[in-house]
Amino acid sequence: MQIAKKYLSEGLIQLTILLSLIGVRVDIDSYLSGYYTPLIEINLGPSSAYTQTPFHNLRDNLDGYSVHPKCPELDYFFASRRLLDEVRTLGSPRFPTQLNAWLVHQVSTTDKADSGPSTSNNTNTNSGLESTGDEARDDSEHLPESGQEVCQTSPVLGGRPCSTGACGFLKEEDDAKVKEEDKPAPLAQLAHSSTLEQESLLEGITGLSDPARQHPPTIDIDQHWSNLLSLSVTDLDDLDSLVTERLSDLDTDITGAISQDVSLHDAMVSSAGVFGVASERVEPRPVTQQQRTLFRLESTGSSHSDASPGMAVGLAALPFPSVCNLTGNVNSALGGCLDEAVFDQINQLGLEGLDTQLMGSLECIDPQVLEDLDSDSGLSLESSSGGPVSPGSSEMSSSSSSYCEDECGATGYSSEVDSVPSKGIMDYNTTWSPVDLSESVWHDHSYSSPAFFNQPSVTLPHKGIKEEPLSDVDDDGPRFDDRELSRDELRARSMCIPFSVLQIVNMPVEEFLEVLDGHGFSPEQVTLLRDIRRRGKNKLAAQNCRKRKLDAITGLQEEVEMLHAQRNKLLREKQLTAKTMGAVGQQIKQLTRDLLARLRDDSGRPLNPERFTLQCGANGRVVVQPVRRPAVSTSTGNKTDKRKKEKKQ
DNA sequence: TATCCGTGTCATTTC
DNA sequence: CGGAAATGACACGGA
Repeated sequence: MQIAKKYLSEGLIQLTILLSLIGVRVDIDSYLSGYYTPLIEINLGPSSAYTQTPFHNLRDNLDGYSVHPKCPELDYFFASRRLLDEVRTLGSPRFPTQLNAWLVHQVSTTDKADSGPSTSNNTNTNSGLESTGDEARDDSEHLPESGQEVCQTSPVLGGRPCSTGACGFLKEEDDAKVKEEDKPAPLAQLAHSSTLEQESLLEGITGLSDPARQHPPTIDIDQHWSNLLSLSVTDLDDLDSLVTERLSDLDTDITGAISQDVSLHDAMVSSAGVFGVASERVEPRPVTQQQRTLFRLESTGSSHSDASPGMAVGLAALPFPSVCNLTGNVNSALGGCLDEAVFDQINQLGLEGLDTQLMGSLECIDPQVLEDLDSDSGLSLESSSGGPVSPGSSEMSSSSSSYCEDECGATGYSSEVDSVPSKGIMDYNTTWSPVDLSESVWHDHSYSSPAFFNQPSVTLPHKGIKEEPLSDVDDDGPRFDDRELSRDELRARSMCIPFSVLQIVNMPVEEFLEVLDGHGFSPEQVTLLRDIRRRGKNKLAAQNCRKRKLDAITGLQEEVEMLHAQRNKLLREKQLTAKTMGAVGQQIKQLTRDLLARLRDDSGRPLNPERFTLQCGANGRVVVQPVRRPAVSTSTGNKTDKRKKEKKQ
């Protein structure tokens, strides 16, 4: 219904403009109010269907990943995005565009010097059109093809049928211009284009109002006027047929003129183009998100097809001493293809069957060291271990050594590093369960932190092996055993738990419960295992949560900037529309005055324009009616008041 | 020394 | 009902 009302309003406005050519007075305000009312309903109506649109679906579609539904910022974020989409679907105010399009044609035919701005708009408008074409390619629901788009835009703008030939012309020129330019214009430029367009159109209106400028068309119009003036008031009944005839003539002229007028093309296309670009600025974000999602999927997929896990599996199957022996050789042979962390994990895999060695090594730990480390905050240890999340820490860790290459994976910050730690996933997958861990545990691909993959397991028996090459390479940096061990790692070590934090956190629930039940852990150990698992998962959740929050803030900032630009553009268009309407109103008044001044009443006297007006009926009949002044009603009101007073007296 | 930022952890809620 | 996820709040360390 809203669309139908808009079309109806636009049609009426068109009729109004055409009638204004012959001096028919029309109440513009009523049309305007009738036109903008649906917009207000759409924008502000609390009962609007837009308001009730379930945009939770948009979370997944637009951002490429599922966002937690509880986040209030995201609610506002998506609400803002939805409002912006509504604004885009509304497009620019159609009436001034359509109106100006015709008037530009008038200017271009009369004074070519005035057509400068309109021709200068060609490039801008083309950019808008081009971008609209891109938009159409991106979202085929709204705009299937760039060529058809112009045809579809035309009725939206003014309901003018494409069969008049203007559409075909526009389409051809559209294609030519699309070939010329490939780059979409920025939003500001297009907004400027729209402004220029309307300014030029406004100039056209003023030019039409200007007697000096409208000289050539005045001759033509004067012929119509002379025909009209040949009528007397007694012949006013025949005015209807005459007006209809003149309207048909005018329509034909205008149609033919439009088919040859470039400015009209600009005017009609630019509004769509501007919004196409305005929406195009919004689109890259979802596209980027989608690409990111695809990249994540690829990364996840690569985790399954990566050769490293297979190698790790094979190595893990070896007896533990073999792995120890392999560590040095293979590490030197591969030259960093397999970093030390991998062997660390592999060594850890062998620990399960070698509890005696582990226990022996655990006894070698200096309790004082544990106390010191435990007294220290786990944060410093954790943060210095390259752990978690910030890109800065990632860069730091990644620049230190090959070991850190696995550690630099922040939670979703870099898709590049997302694919790297998949080795860790597969290692533990092969260790704990044939179940695919990427589905059972790391289902949150968007923000899964690889930090835990890279946390060193309890590999004290191989500490010497691990440190040996590193000490040769990097003597300045802190020792890895000091950097890597988190508080929970130390606790697990002190409690003789033969699992790394990474394993404890990432193993499936069933596996974890089996571990708790099947290894004869003491209640303290069980409690510690549960705490480690809980803290580890919560740490990941916190990282994801912060990442989401940052993304939401970034998105909202972009949305605010875009809405700000949109608001400024709409304000400019509103100003121009007001000026245009004022000029058109003056023009209509002037034409009506001229017409009435040249008409004669029964006694042969000219009609007083102050006392008569032209009224257009729904069937196109134009009649001269006396002006109903409010003063009359007030006078009658005064009379009734006087009568009342007299009655009272 | 104050402040900001990143991070880990806990408590709580929701699914 | 228990686990996982999400998130606010707090504390801590580093810049």
